[in-house]
Amino acid sequence: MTRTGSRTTGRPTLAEVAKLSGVSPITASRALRGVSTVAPELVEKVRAAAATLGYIANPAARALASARSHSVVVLIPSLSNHLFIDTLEAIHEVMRPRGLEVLIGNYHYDAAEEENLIRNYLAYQPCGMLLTGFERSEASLQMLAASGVPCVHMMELGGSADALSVGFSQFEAGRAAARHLLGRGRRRLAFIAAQLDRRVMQRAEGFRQGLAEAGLSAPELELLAPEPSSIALGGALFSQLLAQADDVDGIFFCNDDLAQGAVLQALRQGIAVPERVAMVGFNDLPGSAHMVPRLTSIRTPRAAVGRAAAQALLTQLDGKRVAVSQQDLGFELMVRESS
Amino acid sequence: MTRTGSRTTGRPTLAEVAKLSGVSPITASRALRGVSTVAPELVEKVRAAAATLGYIANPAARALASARSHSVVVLIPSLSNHLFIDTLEAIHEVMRPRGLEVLIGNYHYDAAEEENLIRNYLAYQPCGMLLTGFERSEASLQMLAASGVPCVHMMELGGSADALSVGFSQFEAGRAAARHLLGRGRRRLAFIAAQLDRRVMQRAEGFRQGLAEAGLSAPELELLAPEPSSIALGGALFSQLLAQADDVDGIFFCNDDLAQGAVLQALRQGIAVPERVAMVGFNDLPGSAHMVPRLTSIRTPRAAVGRAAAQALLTQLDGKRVAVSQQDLGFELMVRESS
DNA sequence: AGGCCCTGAGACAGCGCTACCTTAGTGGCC
DNA sequence: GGCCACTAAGGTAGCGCTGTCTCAGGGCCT
Repeated sequence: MTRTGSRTTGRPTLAEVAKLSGVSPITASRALRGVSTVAPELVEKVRAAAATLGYIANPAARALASARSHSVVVLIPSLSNHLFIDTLEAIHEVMRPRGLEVLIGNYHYDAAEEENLIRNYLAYQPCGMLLTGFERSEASLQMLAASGVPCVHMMELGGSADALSVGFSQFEAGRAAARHLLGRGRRRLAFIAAQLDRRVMQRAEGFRQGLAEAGLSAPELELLAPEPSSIALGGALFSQLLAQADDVDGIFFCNDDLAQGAVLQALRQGIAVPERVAMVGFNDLPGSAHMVPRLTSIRTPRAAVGRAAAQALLTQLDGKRVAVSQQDLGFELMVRESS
Repeated sequence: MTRTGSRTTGRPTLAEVAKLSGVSPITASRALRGVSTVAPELVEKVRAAAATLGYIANPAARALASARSHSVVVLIPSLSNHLFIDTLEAIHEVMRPRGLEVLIGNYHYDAAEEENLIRNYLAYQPCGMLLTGFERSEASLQMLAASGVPCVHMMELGGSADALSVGFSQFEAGRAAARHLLGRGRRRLAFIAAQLDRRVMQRAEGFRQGLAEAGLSAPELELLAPEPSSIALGGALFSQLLAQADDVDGIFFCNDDLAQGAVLQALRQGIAVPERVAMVGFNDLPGSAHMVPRLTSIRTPRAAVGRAAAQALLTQLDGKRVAVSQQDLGFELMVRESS
């Protein structure tokens, strides 16, 4: 009765399902997996027996026998940025109905930690991996290549010719921010950023390009902080910027939490937004549309990225070819009161 | 060379480690698992061999052979509430060094979904489970009991005598909010809540109790919205409350996103906070301390809860007794400008 | 000095499932 | 009408690891 001392799990096994439905274990296995070579009436019988017994396949046995688990690994650099939460949710929504377990690895923007996660998760023999961007350690790249596990890269486009990616142009987003502020007649444009990952720097590059196209350049108005971005940091960097260059009339923030912090700090210091200084954020996080003034921001398709990346992976798992190797989902400038 | 068609994983196995270190596979297994009956010099040899080969144990084979995986399941009702992110991070920090994989299940405040997650995750034979609160379907409770998997409940205290829990008194937190507002001379106190889970209702109960102790009662000032809480909803509920009872002079919000939305809405409507109406939030989420005015909030020990719950589970897995079955980590009222 | 317990190492088998091969049965084609 | 391709089912074996039992050897007690 008790499971103590027993090596078995106490749960119904495939053999019991097979016996109850009067077929061999292999046929039962095939029937439940939807392998095509089983007669429909047998499939029905097996399904009924499984339901009766409350049978759920043992994932460990399955993974051991097939040298492949029914899991997908998702590696993201942060959980505290709401951005990735939306992406994760979307991935789950696609994977769950297919019976795929989603293993989440948060590497805290640390390449060495990502490398460890990859090493450990490869031991689980996932059937696929969803990665954030293309920037990772040489060892990570080698392990991934050697494993042969199909990968899809999220948030950034590019990579080698055969790499799949789903995202949008970070560069163009930065450029769009610059053009928007220029279009509002602003000329002294600053860039405030934190958590300087590759994507942030791509946005910076696009922003500079936007300035350059208007014959402008203001490297002295770039505040690049390596620490994680936060509302508190946004306020601090904003104050610092104004202290060192009080003629600034427009700011692009690499993430909305920084922008939110700046808007609140401006409110507190009595600095008129957008009259004295216009602000544009990035990601359009939940609070931004409710700030005072409401924050102009670049809305990124983070849920769509998760969904499309998951689907691209499934397509590959089904043995089909993914139509577009670099899927650009674009972005949208949400113009609000702050600019 | 290619792994196609091969049933093996291509990765080094325990047998290879054993051969290289000149011991039997079983001894190698024991050495790597830290089972005590292996001579120290053999352990060292086996470790060295494993490192040389880059051996990582196959979790599937391990789980199959031992009828127990090295994973811990965490079930949380939401990922969008920053609250649970902090808890998850803390759990990871405790579990990872022990080589335990953390499987995250988000049931979106839906008992049926939680039931499905439990059913599916039990198939993984986790060595433990961390659950949020005590409220779940009868079937969920039965499955958990039948599985014999050790559980620790987070965020709420109580449950049956032998149940382990780590959290704080939601009731007392609500009561503390009421007493604080009363102490500020407020008398027309409202309660605004969303996502009406059991813990929210416990806070409501505590808040009412606080009012009752001052001889007050104002059921007409309770706005209970079943939908998920958000900044947008907080603003809307605040406006609605003022429209239907403009003599309100203090509000307790069941979550900080509601309170943040209300502060911003008040700012927009030109309603003086705290002069005309004082506000107290809950959870002390990242933005709250930076709102204008800075938001008074009840800081909940969410990271500490995750850490302590994980440790309690580990203690149980080690076969030791957990000292305190109901671990109360308290809460802290952060008094700021909004009250 | 002999037997006993305890410790450290190995042999054996099996966890539950699926890949691979084989076999039985069917229809089409020359 | 016989041969062959093809389909649907089953038999066999093994994925990589660990629980359990067994066995050898050494120290201790009587």
